[in-house]
Amino acid sequence: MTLPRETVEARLAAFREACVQKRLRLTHQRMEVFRALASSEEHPDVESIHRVVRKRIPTISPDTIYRNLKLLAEHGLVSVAGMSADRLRFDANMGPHHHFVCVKCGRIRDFTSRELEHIAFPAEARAFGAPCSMHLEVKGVCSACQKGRKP
Amino acid sequence: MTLPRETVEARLAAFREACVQKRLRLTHQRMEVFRALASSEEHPDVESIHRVVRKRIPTISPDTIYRNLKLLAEHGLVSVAGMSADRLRFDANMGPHHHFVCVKCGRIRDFTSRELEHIAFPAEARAFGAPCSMHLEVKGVCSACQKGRKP
DNA sequence: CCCCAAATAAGATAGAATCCTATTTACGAA
DNA sequence: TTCGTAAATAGGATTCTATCTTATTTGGGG
Repeated sequence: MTLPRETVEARLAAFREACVQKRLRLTHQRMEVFRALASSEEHPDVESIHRVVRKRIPTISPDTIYRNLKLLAEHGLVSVAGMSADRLRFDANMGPHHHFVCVKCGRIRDFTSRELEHIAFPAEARAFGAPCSMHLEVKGVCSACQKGRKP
Repeated sequence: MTLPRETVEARLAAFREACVQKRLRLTHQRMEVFRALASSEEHPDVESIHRVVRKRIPTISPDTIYRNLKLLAEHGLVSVAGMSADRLRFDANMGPHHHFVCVKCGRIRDFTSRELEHIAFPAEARAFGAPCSMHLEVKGVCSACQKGRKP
């Protein structure tokens, strides 16, 4: 909640415009959900957003938060942090490696890269604390999905 | 399930040894859970592992899968793919950026980096399909948690 | 071979995310 | 401005993932 007001206002203005362009109705609830998200730098979950928005719209339901965030994500107006968080996924490969995540079928493939092996922790990251590991996440469409195969 | 047999065997041998060292009992169920994970390159979820292990141990319960994977993750013998998958988290920052994730409190901070801006999609990633975006995930302990503050 | 803490099975439970349906609302068109 | 309609919402029901509870079983040291 410590974002510069101008940043938030800019995001809100862009959001209004994008909604009009994409024929998404500018409902009171939708605006407030986006405002709550755009005002935060904490990558909030639905419950946090609900708590904030409820101050302005006491009767808003969690389902409305979910529905709008999902819709906005589909339209590229917000994003979901991290990989598919629908369920836990595990990995027996404990060595350093990177991930290719298919945005269609959700498959995750490991890869290693000589070029990336020697990258140091960025100074911008060290500013937040003590980094201990680092990996790249490449999103895209896997070969199988490109060919139209079902997952 | 297309991993070289030698890779799987090596992982199983290392696993046995690690369990003995760490005084973790080598139960039938634990071995089969790890074998299923070590034989896969799909970053499987609990249901997939359960399906596989059930062929050998028909009465095994999902809880045993969860319990063992959690235990093994705590001992660094397996890892959880992606960020905390306990709930969905959203982001209004649609520009390219990277993440610093605190492994203690789970807070996610955005950052951008001049050095990383010009990195191309690694060839090893392009081998899997068509990449469309890329971001770095730095894990570590944030300043607040280092100072012992509660999340 | 015995013992007991650790591990398991199976059902109960908690909680996140989605679904269902009656009601309300945004907004284009008259 | 008013009207009509498809879209959106509220609230409860439902589904599904993950964890907890408890009685029973078991690995492995002594």
